[in-house]
Amino acid sequence: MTYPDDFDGPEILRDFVPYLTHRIGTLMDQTIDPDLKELDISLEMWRVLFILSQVGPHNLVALAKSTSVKTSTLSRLVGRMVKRGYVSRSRSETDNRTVDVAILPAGQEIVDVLMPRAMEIREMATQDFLPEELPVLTAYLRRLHQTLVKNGSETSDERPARRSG
Amino acid sequence: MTYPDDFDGPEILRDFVPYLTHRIGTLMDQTIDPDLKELDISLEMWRVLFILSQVGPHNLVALAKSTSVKTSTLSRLVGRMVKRGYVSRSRSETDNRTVDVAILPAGQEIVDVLMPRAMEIREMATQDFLPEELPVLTAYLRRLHQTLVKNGSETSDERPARRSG
DNA sequence: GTCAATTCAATGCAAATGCAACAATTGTAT
DNA sequence: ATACAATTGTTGCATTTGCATTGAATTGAC
Repeated sequence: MTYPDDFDGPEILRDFVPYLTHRIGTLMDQTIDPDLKELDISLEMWRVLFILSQVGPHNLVALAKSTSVKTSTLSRLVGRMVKRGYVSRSRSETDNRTVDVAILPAGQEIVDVLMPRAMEIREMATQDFLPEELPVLTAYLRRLHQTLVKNGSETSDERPARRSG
Repeated sequence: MTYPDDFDGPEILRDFVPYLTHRIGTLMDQTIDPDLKELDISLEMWRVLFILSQVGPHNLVALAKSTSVKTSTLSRLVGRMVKRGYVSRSRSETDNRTVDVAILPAGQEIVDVLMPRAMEIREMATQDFLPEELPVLTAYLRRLHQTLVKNGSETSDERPARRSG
């Protein structure tokens, strides 16, 4: 314990970082959910489209890492998205094991509709922060994220071989 | 190959609060997942047990709000947990509609085993923060959470009747 | 070059989830 | 008191998920 005791309040839920981060993530997701429903797309679809629109084509494993979705789930999810014309799925030419998933115009359209809404939600969520506090907030979140990526379980698929009896 | 984990990518993923918070929440969840698997309990079960151990008995709707799980899902989840002897489910005496869910010794045992691990994970996640930065981090997270609770969609069940064309 | 080990993606199957419909209870207006 | 609305919790049904397995392609050791 490296910080003063008066910081550790009686209410563990108030200050417990893992609880807070989960709740924040979930509440943030729920906020955009009605908008997704109007377009009849799932939260996971939106995440996949969002990532693809920002960083370009991905193979399944990389996409699974970026979106925190299991590979097997993503495989079928991408199948549904292909059926809807949101993304394309094609064997890579350099590595014939992998499959490149890329966003299509129909998918980009969805992103174009939802992105402004996502921006609104960000504004809403951070409205109680002063302008000079915002960079600190994002910097802290980024640091939290980087630490978790470095030290947490990297992939959600593979199990890191815990000491098994 | 650069994917968001490295954050060499577009600025938006580096600084986009909704993306960061979701990722942080998911990564945090994944970190405790192996420990949960060893005890053969799901993440949602752990969350329910954690909440119940901290704040006492809840009815289903209140519990659904605290844990961000849909009521119908929670109903069945609690059923499974009752079957395992982790929690009790009994009709309230003051309001015959509601059902009180309370933690049982077997469930408390699970919490006692996992809580130290959860503390370790919190330490791990925040290890890159200076002692004087930690209170700021938690205060910021708390503020983010409160703003979302106030302005976001309250319940995950009911739909807040968005402007439908 | 050959062959085992690894990586990537898809699928069968059981389990879990969300939506909508429902019954039971409580709250409210007249 | 009666009728109507709102809240709580459960369940049927279709969809989705995760685990384990399979198969194909690539990598690395020799």
